[in-house]
Amino acid sequence: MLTKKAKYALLALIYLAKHQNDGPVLIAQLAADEKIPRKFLERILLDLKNAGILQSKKGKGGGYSLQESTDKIMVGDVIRLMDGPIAPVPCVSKTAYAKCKECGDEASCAIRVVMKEVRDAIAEIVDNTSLTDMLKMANNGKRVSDYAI
Amino acid sequence: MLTKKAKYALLALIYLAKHQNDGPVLIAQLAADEKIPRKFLERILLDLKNAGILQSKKGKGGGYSLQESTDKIMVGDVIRLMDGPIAPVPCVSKTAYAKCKECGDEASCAIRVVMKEVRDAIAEIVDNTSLTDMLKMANNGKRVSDYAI
DNA sequence: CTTTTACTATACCTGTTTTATAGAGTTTGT
DNA sequence: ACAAACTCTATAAAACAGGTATAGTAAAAG
Repeated sequence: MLTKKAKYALLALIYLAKHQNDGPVLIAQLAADEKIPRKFLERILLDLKNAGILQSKKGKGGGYSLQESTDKIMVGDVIRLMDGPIAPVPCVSKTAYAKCKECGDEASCAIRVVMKEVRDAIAEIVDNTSLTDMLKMANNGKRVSDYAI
Repeated sequence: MLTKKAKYALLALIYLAKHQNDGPVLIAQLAADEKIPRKFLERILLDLKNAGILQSKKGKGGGYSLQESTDKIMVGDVIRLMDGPIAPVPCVSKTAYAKCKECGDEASCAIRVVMKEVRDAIAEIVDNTSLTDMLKMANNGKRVSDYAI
């Protein structure tokens, strides 16, 4: 399940992408327009900044703006940053592997095989969808150009 | 993330499938062999029984056994029963749809488009993988016969 | 027909994570 | 100096995961 944190992060990124030409965006403005609790949003934006996705400017006339180009910002990276690994079980995670104690032998664990397929299917989508893609979807209501499988 | 409840349920089902010819299996035996906390397992087996997946027999010589054939028992059904809907956001769930308040207009919500793809990708796998398939995987360490896409 | 075996049902508990909020601190522009 | 605006730490309510306790029901053995 996608947490609200990740959802807010994606909403914020879409918002910032749409306002790229307006200079830095205020946290207060973003919070009000997207109806995100302000203090919670501060935390999220800070995390995105520390990950190098956003940049900020302090003081009067400050605010947040994108640091990377919209086609470099991947949905998968944002979700991992906010919610942690995508894999449904740790033993199939590529970015945060950990052995599952429940399944004795990994090689013969059927759950692991199925969950690996699930992980790969999710990653295939979220790691090939950029903020650029999402902007197009917001206009069309559907995916425009498919990614290559 | 798959909870331990769902994981235990799948382990129990695989165990029961392997012991189909041995008559009813005791909760105690299953708990010991699969290293699942007994009281927790009782709850899980009861849920599976109430869903029509298992059957039970009380008294001496009693225990649990499969009610449905192994190719009718789908991984997706077990996960939904234990963990709830598969969809990462409620507004793309087929079995438990609910509107997301965060995204104003569903038609132009890019998050929704991506998460729908994710939901469908997950469902495609778990709703086409049966207990029979998992038993084969436990022998081979990988999927044997692919499902049709 | 009583005892033992074994599943059934409900309620409770405890630690962690999620979803925030409060408030002091720091930087910057004018 | 002053105010705008981001930064950082601490705190907390609510939900959830994972597990425990207790009492009850049904069936078979003897």
